[in-house]
Formats: sequence, structure tokens, C-alpha cells
Amino acid sequence: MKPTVHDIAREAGVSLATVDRVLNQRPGVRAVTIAKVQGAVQRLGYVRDAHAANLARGRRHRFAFVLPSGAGQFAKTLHAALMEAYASPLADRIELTVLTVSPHDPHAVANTLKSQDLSKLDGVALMVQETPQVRDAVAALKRAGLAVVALVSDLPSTGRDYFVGINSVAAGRTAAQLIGGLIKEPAEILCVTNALRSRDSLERRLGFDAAIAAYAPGARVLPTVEAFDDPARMADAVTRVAQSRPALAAIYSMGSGNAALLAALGSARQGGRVVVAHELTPVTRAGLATGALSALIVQDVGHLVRSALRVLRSLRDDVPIVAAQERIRIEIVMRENLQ
Amino acid sequence: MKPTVHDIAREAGVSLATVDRVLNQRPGVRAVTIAKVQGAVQRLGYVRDAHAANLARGRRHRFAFVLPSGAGQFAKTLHAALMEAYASPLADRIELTVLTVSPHDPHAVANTLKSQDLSKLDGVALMVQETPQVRDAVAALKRAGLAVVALVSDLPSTGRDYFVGINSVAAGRTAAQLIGGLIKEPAEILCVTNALRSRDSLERRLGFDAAIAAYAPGARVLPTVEAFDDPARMADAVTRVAQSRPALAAIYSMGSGNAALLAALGSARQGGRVVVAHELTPVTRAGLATGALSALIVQDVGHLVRSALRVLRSLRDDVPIVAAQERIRIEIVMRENLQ
DNA sequence: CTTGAAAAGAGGTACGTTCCTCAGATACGG
DNA sequence: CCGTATCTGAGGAACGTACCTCTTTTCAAG
Repeated sequence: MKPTVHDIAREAGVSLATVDRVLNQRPGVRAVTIAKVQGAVQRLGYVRDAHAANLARGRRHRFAFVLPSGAGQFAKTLHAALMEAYASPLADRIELTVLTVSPHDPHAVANTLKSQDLSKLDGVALMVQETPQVRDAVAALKRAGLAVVALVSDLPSTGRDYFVGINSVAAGRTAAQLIGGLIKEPAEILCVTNALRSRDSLERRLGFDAAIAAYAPGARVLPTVEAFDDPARMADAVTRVAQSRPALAAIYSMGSGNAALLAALGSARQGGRVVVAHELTPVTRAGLATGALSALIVQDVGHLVRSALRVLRSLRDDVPIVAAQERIRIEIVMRENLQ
Repeated sequence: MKPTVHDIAREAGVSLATVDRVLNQRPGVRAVTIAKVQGAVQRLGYVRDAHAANLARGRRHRFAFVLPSGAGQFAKTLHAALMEAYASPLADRIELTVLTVSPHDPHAVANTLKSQDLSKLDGVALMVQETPQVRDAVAALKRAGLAVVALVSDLPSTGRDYFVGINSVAAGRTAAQLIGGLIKEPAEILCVTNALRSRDSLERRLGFDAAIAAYAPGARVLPTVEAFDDPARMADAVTRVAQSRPALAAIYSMGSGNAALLAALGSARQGGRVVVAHELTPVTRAGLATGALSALIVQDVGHLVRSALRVLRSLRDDVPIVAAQERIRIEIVMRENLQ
């Protein structure tokens, strides 16, 4: 039988109230008594029953997710996964608010959070780029005592409690290994992205550059095509390079903009050309199915949102986080292991 | 506020006891009354609080995991993951028994389960090959009212409640795509395994054969090397083929026996040869790190055991299973996305 | 010593559900 | 119309924890 607070009280020779005070770190207990209680906890191997605790507390976790609004397919896919997770038993005792903010307005995150009553919130998961404004906003959240989780893009110097997502540098290295393995002979490689300034693209590129020489010796990486969220520009640039470069062996799409890329490739694609992109969305899924894309580097959106929810809850319940469970894997998805 | 049984009772115009009887499908309620209660449940969107329910029930889930004993690295890795999951908050209210059975004795599973007092058990997860004896054993478990989950290898015609693991045919197809993509020119491909008779090896081979022609046109698949769990035999056969066949472009290790394979390759390996195996274990991890292995097809053991625990619990709590969360992905692991 | 605050004890209610008992109501065949 | 079987109601205890109030003890400063 698992020990309860009553067992602890008996074992420590104190009352239930004192055990409760120690367990919940409330004041009014002498140091020696605290030690006695903690000793009993150790000896009996007591672990608080989080379910009973929440029940008693009548606690409902109120979490907010801040997601980028607008075009990106990935954000939409993630949003859908979030709503699915929210409908599942995994989310019981959770009240969810989803806030979408423009990824282009640096003040949007701060303003949106400012418009929220923080006392009506227990935790926030943020999928945003790190900016000074975001740093301030996170600091405000922490001051209000909220749990803060960075989602997809880390916010390392903000004091967030946890990061749920993949290591972008490692993702870039993985792309390099994949492309190096898949191309039949060393030739030219083109990197494309919508915005090179974003932290994720930057880090992926870093990892890619660091690893490509080892995995594709002799290959040449062409100057990056940056489309600045303009589909026409992306299509245009890709078409030009693909047609003018017979030696082009691979394309690495580091960020968003896959719809335009695939549209352009559709008319210019030749057999044997390796194309690697990120994230599984309706667009990239179709690309895999038709063979326009060779492989994808993916973080499972379902895993991301469930992980974020679990981590937020664990932080609030003061329960240890199962790191292994919350580690998001860098997945390689090809047509045959797409399910 | 989430509706409670009290709200349902009020809404349906019945007493709390009746709501409880309907909710738990106990006898003694007229059909019309059942309908009234279910209508109220629908209207208010009531979902039972599984935590409070378990608390009230004082229920502790007693689950048993049946794992293969003996050599296999994979089983050991899975066992370790199970113990880790068991120590985590994920497993609270769960009492775990691990039973190891010889994978070679067809009666072992049945005998081991027969030695257990089934009334002291709520659910069983089985990682075993399907045999007539196993079918009977599972039938006995179901008769005793237990939840039964097939782990890693499915037991499709036994009446198990759920299967946690990957589709082996799809895994074989993935191996084919991977090898087809990674080899530089069509040549010879060698398949090796310890035991071709096992369902998993069989199905992987099926998928591999069905897909290899499409992904490696012109390649030739050599007769399979079967080592019958004899490391010397494996090493011997592999060394012979590798040395006598200069055109050997790839090796696909379909099952266990990777330690012997890698030992043999260590002395015979040449650059550029593609080697794909299954499962992430200390042995294959080292193989990836040294470059002896090109890629692995992996099912995450942590995910497997956590999934099995969650599914068993959901089955017992009569709570819907989040299929997306429990779907085990066919992961492709290379050196750079090995974390 | 006395005083008084800090520390500890005692006992209670509540959370949402399960499950029990006992009593009262309804239905139905004879 | 009665007896009996089936349904339903009312109420309460329990699960393990949180948190509240009220009392009692401890202990050091005055």
C-alpha cells in the first residue's frame, strides 16, 4: 500500500496539519520538525497523489497558448493538434485559451499578453521568436507566478521554465547527413527559406553548414535563396536555379515556403533530384506522396502540444517532469514511414 | 465550470444514485431512465473525472508485462524503459509485475500466466510471438476480465484489446526506400536475420520485397542469411558474403543479431556500403556512431512502454484511447538525429 | 516568572466520484 | 387488489489531499 499523509504524520510523530505545512512549504514549522517530516517522507517513500491533491484543491489549470497567426501551414497544423489534444482526456482539468499573434509585429506578443488578466492564468506556452519585447513579456509572466514554456523555438535567455521542441542545429545537421546520403554524386546544393533572420532558420543553416562537408565531400552549396514570404519570389528564384544548373543535385528548404517551392518544382523537377524540407503539413505530405520531396525532417505536432500541456501541468503541480517523455525527436519521414 | 454527477442528476430529474448506476452500467435502471440520464450527459457535455473516480474506487491498477527473457538487446532496452516509466508519476496507482519468459519455449507464456493469480491482476501487456498456446492464454486472460495489450508484435487473432507497436510490413517498406535512396548505384543487397520464422521478420521481409524494386530498380537481393541465434554462424556467413561479393552495396538486418553482424563487418567493412538495421540498443547505437551502420529503423522503447501503460489504464478506466498519441512511429535514426 | 509570538496539534469541511444500505415507488402477473 | 420483483431515491462513508479555524504547547525575551 502506498503511504499517505497520515502514515507520514504517524511516522514523524507530528500532526497531519504539520505534515501538510511541510509538504506545501507553508510557514510555521521549526527546522527540526521539517527535517523529521522529510525523513519520514524519505523512509516511507511517500509521493503525493497528484490526483487527490488537485481534487482537493479544486484546481483547474488555465493555460494559454500563443501561436503565430497568418499563413504558415505548420502553425495551422499545430493549432489543429492542440485542439485535438484539448478534446482528449489528457486535458482534463485544463482550460485552454489560444492567442494568435502576428509573427511580424514585434510588439504583438507583449500587447496580447498585456490584454490578458494574468491572475486568471496558470501557465503560458509560447511559439514566438525571441525579441527584447518577448523577453520583457516573459519576465512579466514569471513575476505573476505563471509557468512558461517555450514551444518550437526556444527562448533561452528569458527565464522560461522549459523548452518543448527540437534542437535546430541538430536538425540542420540531420538535413546535411540525409542529403549527403541521398545524392548519388557530389554536386550543387541549394538552400531556400522564407526568412533567414529567424532563429530557427539560422540555427538549421548553422548545423547544415557544419556537417555538409563531412557527409557530402565535394559538394558545393549555392548562395541561399531568401523569399521574404513572397511565394512569387520563391517560385521565381527556384525555377531559375533549377533550370540553369544541370548539376543541381539537392534542394534544402530550411523553413516555410514549401508550397511555393513545390509549385515551382512541379514544372521544373527532374528525376533523381533530392529535395529535403521541414515539417509535416498537408503541403509537404502531398509532396512526399508525389515524390517531389525526398524526405522531411519533422517534429511531431501532436507530441509537441501534448508535451507542452503535460509540462505546464507538471510545473504547476510541482511534479517532476519525465524528460525522456518530453524530448521531441528529430524525425525523418519519407514516403514509406509516413502514416 | 465542468458539470458533475450532481448537475446530471438535477438535469435528468433523477437521483445521484441512478446517475451513478447508468454511468457505470449497473443493473436496476429502466430503459427510459437510462435515456434521460444519457440525454443530460449529452446536453451538459459531462465527462467523468477519471482522477476522482479512481480515488473513490481506491483503485490501484495491477498490470503485468510479459517480456522475452534471454539474449536480445532490444528486450533489455525495453525492460529498462519500462522500469523508468514505472518510476515516473505517469505510473501512479499502478502496480507492475514483469514476467520474463523464454521466447523459444512455446508453452512458457501459458505456464507463466497460469502460475499467476489472475484475480490479482487488471491487465497484461504481452511481447510474445503468436502461437496456439498464446492464443489460448490470451483467451483465458480475457475470460478473467483483464485488459490485454499486444506489445511490439501484434496478436491479431487472439482478441487482444489493443496493439502497441509498429506495422512491420511498413517498416520493411521503409527499409527498402531507405536502402534504395542511400546506395549510390544498383547492385546486390543482402538480408540477414536470426530467425526468419518470427512474424516480425517475416512481415518486414514482405514489405521489403514489395518495395525494393520500386526504390532500387536494377538491384539484386541475395538469398537471406539466417543465423538461428548463433553469433558465430551470423559472423561467418556475413564475412563470407561481404568478402566474396565486391558488388554488395547494402545489408539489411531484419531482426536481432546485430552484435554478431557488426563484429563481422568491423573486419570486412568498406566505405560506401549501406547497412540498415532495426531498433536502437547499445550495440546499434555504437554502430551508428562508428559509421558501421548507415541508418536504423526504430520504434521508441520509451514510447512503447508508456503507451502500453496508458492504454492498459484507459481500458480499465473505460476512458477513450487517444489513438494519435498511442500510434508508434516508424522512426528513421541516423547519426545526426540520434540524441 | 510572565508574556507573547511562533510552532504544533486537533478537528473539521471540501473536492467528485464510487459504492453501500435502506426505504419507497412502480410495474406486472395472478 | 395483492404480492413480489424491479426500479429509484435519499443519504452517507470513503478515497487522499488541501486548507480552514481554533486550541494548546514551546520557548525565548522582558
